Amino acid sequence: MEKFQMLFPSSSSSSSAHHQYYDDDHHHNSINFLSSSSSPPSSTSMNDGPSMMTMGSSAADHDYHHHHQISTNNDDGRHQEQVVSVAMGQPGAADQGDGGKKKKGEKKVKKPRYAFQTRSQVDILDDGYRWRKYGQKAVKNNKFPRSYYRCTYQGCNVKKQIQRLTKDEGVVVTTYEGAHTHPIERPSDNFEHILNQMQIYTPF
DNA sequence: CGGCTTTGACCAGCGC
DNA sequence: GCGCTGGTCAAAGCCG
Repeated sequence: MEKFQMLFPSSSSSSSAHHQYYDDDHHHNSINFLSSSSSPPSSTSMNDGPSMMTMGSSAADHDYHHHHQISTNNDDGRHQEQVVSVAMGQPGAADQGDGGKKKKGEKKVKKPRYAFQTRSQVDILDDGYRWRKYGQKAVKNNKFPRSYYRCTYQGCNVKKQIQRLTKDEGVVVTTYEGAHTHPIERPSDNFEHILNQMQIYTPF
């Protein structure tokens, strides 16, 4: 869980995720757990990097996308963002200092990704950090483009992608890559409120 | 004027 | 090998 604390520095960890899910439409309570790695560990020797993720004991073999939609709508569809699912990528070195280079000849180091879905009207979730957009691409099977952001802190190579679902355009998928090595720049109580609603699901 | 967004080009991985 | 797709670069433009 260390990674999540580094990514989402929730201050008050007193009340662990106590949350209330209301099955509003037709879905049941589950977590969209997707591991966004693309190479099974058969290519070179193993998945690069020590898998020190505490919860990553299972995800080492899973590189498929499990889709279990969850609806965490409150009784009224309030305008505030709501985390509807959490996902994480392949466990590996959570480095962001040397892994960013993509020079040819070097072995690529896949960094883990942590994705979660929020139900929000705005694409840009204010998580307290400052991001600079560096790209936008149209993805297949999706009518909304995917935006690429990078943390503007000096030496911090944390990246994130923001994509809105075609299926449910009220859902925004945010994918984090890397971990911040600096304190949060702007405290956000709102994001902490999101954290209180977030439930991390470990399938094993 | 500085920081950020926009946007087309470029590149690498992967499947056929 | 080739084309597709995702990810990044970087020049230009925008905006406070």
